[in-house]
Amino acid sequence: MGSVVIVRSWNSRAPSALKFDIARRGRTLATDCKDCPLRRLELFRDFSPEELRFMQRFKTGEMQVEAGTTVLLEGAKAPQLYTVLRGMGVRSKALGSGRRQVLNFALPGDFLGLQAAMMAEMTYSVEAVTPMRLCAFRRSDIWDLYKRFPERAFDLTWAGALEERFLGEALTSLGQRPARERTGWALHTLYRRLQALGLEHRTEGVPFPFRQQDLADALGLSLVHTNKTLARLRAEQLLTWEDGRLRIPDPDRLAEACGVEPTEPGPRPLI
Amino acid sequence: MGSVVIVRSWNSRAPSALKFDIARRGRTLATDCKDCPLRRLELFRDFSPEELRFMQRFKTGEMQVEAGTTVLLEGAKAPQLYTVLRGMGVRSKALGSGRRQVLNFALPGDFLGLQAAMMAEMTYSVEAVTPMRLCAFRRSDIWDLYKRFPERAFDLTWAGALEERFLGEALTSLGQRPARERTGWALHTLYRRLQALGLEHRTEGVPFPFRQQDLADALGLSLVHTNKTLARLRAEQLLTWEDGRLRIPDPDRLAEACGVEPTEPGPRPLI
DNA sequence: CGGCGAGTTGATTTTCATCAAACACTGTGG
DNA sequence: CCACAGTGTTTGATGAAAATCAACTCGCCG
Repeated sequence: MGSVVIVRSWNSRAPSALKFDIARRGRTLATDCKDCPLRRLELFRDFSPEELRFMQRFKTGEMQVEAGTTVLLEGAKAPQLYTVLRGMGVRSKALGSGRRQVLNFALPGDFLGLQAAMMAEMTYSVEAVTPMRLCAFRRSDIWDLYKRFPERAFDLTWAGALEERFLGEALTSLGQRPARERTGWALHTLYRRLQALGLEHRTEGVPFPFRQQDLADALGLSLVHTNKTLARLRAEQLLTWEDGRLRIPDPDRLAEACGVEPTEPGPRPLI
Repeated sequence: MGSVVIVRSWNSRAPSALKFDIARRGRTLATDCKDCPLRRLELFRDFSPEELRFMQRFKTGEMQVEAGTTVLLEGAKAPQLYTVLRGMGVRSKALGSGRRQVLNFALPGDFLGLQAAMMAEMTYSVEAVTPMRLCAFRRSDIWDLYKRFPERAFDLTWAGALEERFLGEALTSLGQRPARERTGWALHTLYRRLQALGLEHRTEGVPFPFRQQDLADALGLSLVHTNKTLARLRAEQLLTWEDGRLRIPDPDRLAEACGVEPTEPGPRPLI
């Protein structure tokens, strides 16, 4: 390890990608685990020095991808697993009909590819929505990790359980809540996550680079209805979302108004 | 270990529970892991003799519960974890409004309580719908398992990944498919699972002890609409569901008619 | 300038929820 | 034996929520 690989986008989201890419191509030094900016966040559990050394060896490199890149593809066997260092993306499942379901948003600190590590293939795709920097691991090293570092194996299971918990909440929102509450729940939850990552600006809210279509696909609502629901929440002064930034002046009030039960993030392991 | 504990129902599903319970109370011999009927199924991966010995020690006993019993409670710290040996149940989340979302159905071979093992508490409940027999483990032994038996730790993570995958599919169904397809998807999936467990009778289909309300809560549909949708699928000769049995004469045709992508179960670990 | 992607808004149609009233079946007690 | 209450299923009538269709805006880029 020690170098960064740049991957070019294949889709239309970043039309001017090529030029930019070529300009930057080359091998840059990857960040050392001990300097990882994520580790400093309170959100994440502390590493022991020993764990740190192990992870450093486990890490095979870093990957920089542009907006629009498919990081992991549904149905494919991924040889690499990733932890998000910077940037955001969406995890989604495509249907034959051309529709898609956004299962979750991929934020810094998220581990990508647990399914690929366990079963043969991924059952959903991960696509970058902004440029992303990913910390890469070899899938085949996972077994070694289980044998030699049970603490880290435990953390992997934890990550899986956390995802299971989130999906359970999402399912409950889609199944039982009307559009307004559903939308409020999603934005509240994302806001809290971004806040915990230290991305909140005092007056400007948090960066929120998604399209309304992404949110609509996450909530199981049509684009038009999502738009009107957002307008309603805005009229209620609960939030604003413009120019790629989400502002929620009073998250507790939004939670209250949308019947979201509070669920503090608590320290979680970083992988 | 070696004895069975009988737990009494507290809710109204089994009005005559008390009498029955007292008659049966007492300590019966628990089944030995090596005689576990589930192990014989092709669905599950084989155990090595060593694994078998370990699991035998890990197991702390068996629990027999009646229909209506809450096996694990949302929000509570569960000191015990379980594998379902016999019987069925539902995993569900309750909302303040009195509504609930059924996240999944608990069938033989399912591991219950992964969340409790990892985080502090369960985020959903598990309730028995029929009498159930559960294989019990001590939560506090989990860490020992990670240190001493990485194979089994890996299997635990696998179980989490499988659940994640299922929830992703469920979310996609609720978010993107209309009532008819959603219903067809759910019944098709459950039929396949029950089939793999060897519960299919040649002409009588599979046992299906749930109420329409359970299915409605799983699909995010009203009871009435679920009923009408079932009537439609029945009129299309795709399935019948009566007297607690589900029959799907041609599962492939149902899958085709409801746009379900095929997903074979494949060997999975038993915990 | 024209074209494209993303957001916005109004009109119309469809799906699904709610309300209401039966029916079938079971166990219970008079 | 029959009335009854309770639970689960079924069906029809009505209304609300959300999808679809269509048009228009705005900013951006070639």
